[in-house]
Order: sequence, then structure tokens, then C-alpha cells
Amino acid sequence: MANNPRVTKKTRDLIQAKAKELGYFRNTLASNLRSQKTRTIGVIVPHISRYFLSTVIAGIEEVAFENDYRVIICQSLDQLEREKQLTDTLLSSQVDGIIMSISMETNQYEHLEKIETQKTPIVFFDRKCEAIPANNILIDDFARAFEATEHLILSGRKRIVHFTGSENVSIYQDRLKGYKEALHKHNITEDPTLIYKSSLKPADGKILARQILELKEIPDAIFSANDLAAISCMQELQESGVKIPHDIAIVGFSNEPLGAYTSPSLSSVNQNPLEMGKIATQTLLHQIENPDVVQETKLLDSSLILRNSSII
Amino acid sequence: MANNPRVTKKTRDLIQAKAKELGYFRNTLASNLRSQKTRTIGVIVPHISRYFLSTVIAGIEEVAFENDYRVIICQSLDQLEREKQLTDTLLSSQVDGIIMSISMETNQYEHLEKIETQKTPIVFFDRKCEAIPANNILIDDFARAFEATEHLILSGRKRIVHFTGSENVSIYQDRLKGYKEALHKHNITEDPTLIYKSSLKPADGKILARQILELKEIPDAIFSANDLAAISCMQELQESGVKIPHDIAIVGFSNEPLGAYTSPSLSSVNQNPLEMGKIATQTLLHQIENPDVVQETKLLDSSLILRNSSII
DNA sequence: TTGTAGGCGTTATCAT
DNA sequence: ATGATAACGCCTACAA
Repeated sequence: MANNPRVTKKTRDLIQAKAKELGYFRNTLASNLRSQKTRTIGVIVPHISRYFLSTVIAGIEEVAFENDYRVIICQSLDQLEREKQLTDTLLSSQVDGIIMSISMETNQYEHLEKIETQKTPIVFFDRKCEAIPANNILIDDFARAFEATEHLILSGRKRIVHFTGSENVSIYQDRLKGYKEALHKHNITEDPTLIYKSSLKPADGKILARQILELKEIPDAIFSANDLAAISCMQELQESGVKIPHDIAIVGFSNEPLGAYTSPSLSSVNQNPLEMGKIATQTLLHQIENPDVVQETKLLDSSLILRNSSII
Repeated sequence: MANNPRVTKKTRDLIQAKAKELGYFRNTLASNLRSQKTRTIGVIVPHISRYFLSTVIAGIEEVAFENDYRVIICQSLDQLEREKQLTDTLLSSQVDGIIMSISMETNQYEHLEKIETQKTPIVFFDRKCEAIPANNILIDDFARAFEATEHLILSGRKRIVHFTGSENVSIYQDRLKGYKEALHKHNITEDPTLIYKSSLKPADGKILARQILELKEIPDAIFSANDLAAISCMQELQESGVKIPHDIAIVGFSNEPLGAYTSPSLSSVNQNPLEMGKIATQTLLHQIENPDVVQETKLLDSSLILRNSSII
């Protein structure tokens, strides 16, 4: 039933017509079993509903579609246990490759080693993973965090709070380092009581806002490692009468579209998600076809976007 | 290799251990081919990045996961052509069932009839589809549109614009009917020049705003069939000096989280997306296990949420 | 140009 | 309690 060119075009057309008439569908299962290829890419992401991730997925789908690959999307919900299960599921579904952004909880790596053992090509994006040899598609989180913090300092801010996430995750480490480096460069003493770790969900932003309001000396700026926490924190502060950016300037990270609509609008970092999805997929497809390519880390463009939450 | 109880527990454990050691994975492809079941649900939605849809998907995943089903998510991007291709893909992947919200462009139904021919169970949600016999999980779009429009009328508005979408799609038809019915009940003459049809994307909202500003008699309210168009329209109007809600009151539809953050915040309709995803999946799984159930339409709860864009 | 056999990995069934 | 075999549907390779 394959569209084999050795058969006369006429015969083929005839068969195609008859097949359609009978409602025939090639059984992809059998076909894949036979060919040992599925032309399917598995994607594991923490959430699909975040702007950043759904846009990465859009980029993945675009390139996959162009190359006649299918995409299976799975959500780990930032839980290690689900990530393990999904890995097993994808491997046993014989996906040709995996694109993944590891969960916040991921601090053990047997499930990733399975992927390596199976020789299934894998590409990580956004959150760097060095547990197994693989390509990593990232932005320069350190540089952007440095830039964001320096921007606050150059606006005259001195007591700058930083919201960080799980230490398992490279991006939060790097953003924290960038923050510290900027303080250091401008001779501002690092104050550990100004660094707040959380899971950076909207609820966390509210809690952090209340903690900040209880500080003896109110800070004059916040650099948050994501937008959702920044926005909910901003709202909570405003409800307590804090003027943004006059009293406290705020910069987030990820450039959620939401941030353009808040009042004030939120300064943030554009991570180029569409591009990230495309490059990740191109890299993976290349690796599927050339199993012996060396792994490397690719840094994509990114940029600080200034809006009203940090400009007076 | 199945975990067969007829084999001694001891032997099974031994095999399990050895399998793990060797990094063995059951080949789901072969297993599914053999059993003629995939325990996989295919989902086709217009977009995954809209709050409404990604939340429906979260509901789908939750119930699927509980019942040990996998979920394949596909985006039609509201394009008929992609929807057709994805239907073929899912059918030939032998999914056990399909959950779908048809695309805006869908005005022919051969691809859906294929699903029927294959006897693959299917459930539609949000956008009603009567082209083939199937369960439809919906909210009462007519009633909520009526309520939204009446709310505007009772606030003293008389020239009420309506933004509608493709006439292929039941929800836009029903919302339009609800709008008209409310006008009718309150003896307001229906004015066809106040009904604007578009694809309701953010860009459309801006265009519509400019068209409204050029009307001889500026309207005093807008009821939009979705939030994205409402929000971008509101912004464009504000940039032209229109005061919301004083000059023009606005109500959207879908309750995008964005709407809670705009200024003013946007009145909208909560469609209960999580519940919708759960019920759709329960219905589908029930249908997979009981192939001869009758199809029906289920109406879920929904509610008008009043915010500052329509309250003075 | 067309026909046919074998095997992909699993599992149900039959035989030992 | 275990071992052997056939079949799921497709596709490659070889034969006719």
C-alpha cells in the first residue's frame, strides 16, 4: 500500500481511489513497528499554558510539521514523578526523539539515563541539563539577569529584592548569579535576606509581597526570576498602597503577554520562545538523522524589555 | 513479558529485575498492534495557548491520567486543512477516541465522517458539531450572551455593538442570537451595522476599534464574543481618548486571566473549562467502553463575571 | 511488472 | 507451571 513508484501511476491511482472508497487507513502502528521509526517527537514540558512554553511548542510544531514529524505533548506539571512516567511512556512509544524542559523537582536522573541507554536523541531547552550528554538550547540567563539588575541600579535603586526558584534548575541559578554579579560590580553589598526562594507561582508572589512589607527597611526594587510571581506581587503591594515604580520598581522574566497589560506594564526579558522551539527541533531532527553529532550548548538571542514598572 | 499472574511471583520479580538491569522497555507499538488498543486519546483544538483551551486540556489530562490513558494534543490553528490532516494522523495512529473542538473554517465534514466510519468514539466540546452523531459538551452560550447583553442594557446602554466570529461555529451563532434576543426583549431595534464579524484575534480588535470610532453615532457598549478582541479593542479605544466604561462599556467572553489585569478589568463569561475537559473525557471513556451509548448534548454551568469595564 | 514470504515485538492460545 | 506458536498489519526483499 506504500505509494511505491515502481507500480504504474494508473494502478496506484486506482488503488488510492478504492482505498478511499473503502475508508482504508494505513495502520501507523504496524507500519512503525515494521520500520522501527515513528516520525514522532515527544515533548515534555512543565506546563503548556504558560506563554513561554506554549510558544516554544508552537515553534516545535512548525518545524516538525514542515519535516513531516508528529508531536506528542506531555506536561510534567513540574513534578519529578510525572516526568519519570512520561519518559517511560515516550520511550515505550518508540518516539524518534525527545525535547524536554526538566521539572523544578528534578534532582535525580535515572530516567534521563534510560533515554541515553536507549540511544533516543534528546534536546533540552530553557533549563540546562548536564546529567546526560545532549544538546541544550538556552538563552544567556546570566547576562539578562545582570542587565536587568544593573538597569535597576542605574535607575538609582539600592535595596533590590530577588525572587528565585528551585536550585535544581539552571536558569534560576544563573539568574541569581547575574543578580549578584550586578550588585557586586556596583559595590552594593549582597544581602541574603533580600533573596526569596519559592516556586514562583502567582500565590507565591502574594506571600512574598507580604513578607517584603514586613521588612524593617522596605526595598526599592524587585527583580523576579519570572513574571507570574512579579505580577501577583505587584498587585498585592499596590493593594497595600505601595506605588509602582515610585516606591518599588519591578522587573520580571519571560515576557508574558499579561505583562504588557498590567498597570503599570511590567518590564521583563524576552526569551525568544518561538525561535527556541524551532532551533530545538532542528537540532533534534539533525541528531535523529546523524546519531553521532557532538552535543553542544546553543545560546539564542534574548533581550530586556523596559516598561513602566521600572521606569519613572 | 506481561505481568502475568500465572507465573510465580518469584520468577516475575527476577525477570523484572533483570529487565530493569538491561534497560528493557515494553514496545508499546507491538503491544498495541497486538491488542488493537492504544489507551490513547487524541485531542484536536484550535490553539493550545488560549487560557480556555489549555485549561480544558488540563481537565482532559487529569481524567485521562487517572484512568491510565495517554493524551496526544494537536493544534488545528483554526484551519480546516490542518484539521483534516490531524484527523487522518490520529485515526491511523489508532487512537481509542478523539476529543475535538472544530476549527473556525470547518464547513465540510468528510474528515469527520471518516471518524464515524472507523467507529472511533468522538466527543466535541465548546463548539457544537452536528455533522456526525456524537456527544457535545457545551455551555449555554445563548443564555450567557443574553445575560451579558441584558446587563449592558440594564446599565442604561442602548447602542450596543456585537463582535461575532465565523458563522461555521455554533458558539458565535448562539452568542449572536442571545445578543439579539436581549435587544428584542428590551425593545431595542436591531442595527445590522453594529454587528461586526471577524476572526476575533487581537489584531481584529484594533481594526474594529477604528471602525467604531468612524461611526457617525458612537455606540455606548460592546459585547464581544471573545476576550482577546475585546481587550485589544479596549486598548485601541483608550488610546483614542475613549473612557471605558464611561463612554463605552465592554463585556467579553471566555474569562481569560488577562481580563482581570487590564485597566479597567474586563467583564466576561466564565466557561468552566476545567470541568468541561473532565466531563468530555469521562464521556469519551464511557463511550469507548460502551460503544452503543446514545449521543447527547451536555450543558455545563457558566456564569457572567462583572468587572470594571462594564460597571460605573 | 506483479506476487509472496518473512519478520518487526507482543501476547493469546494451545501444547507440553 | 512453562514452552512454543501464531497472528496483529505493514513493508522489504526476493522470486516469478
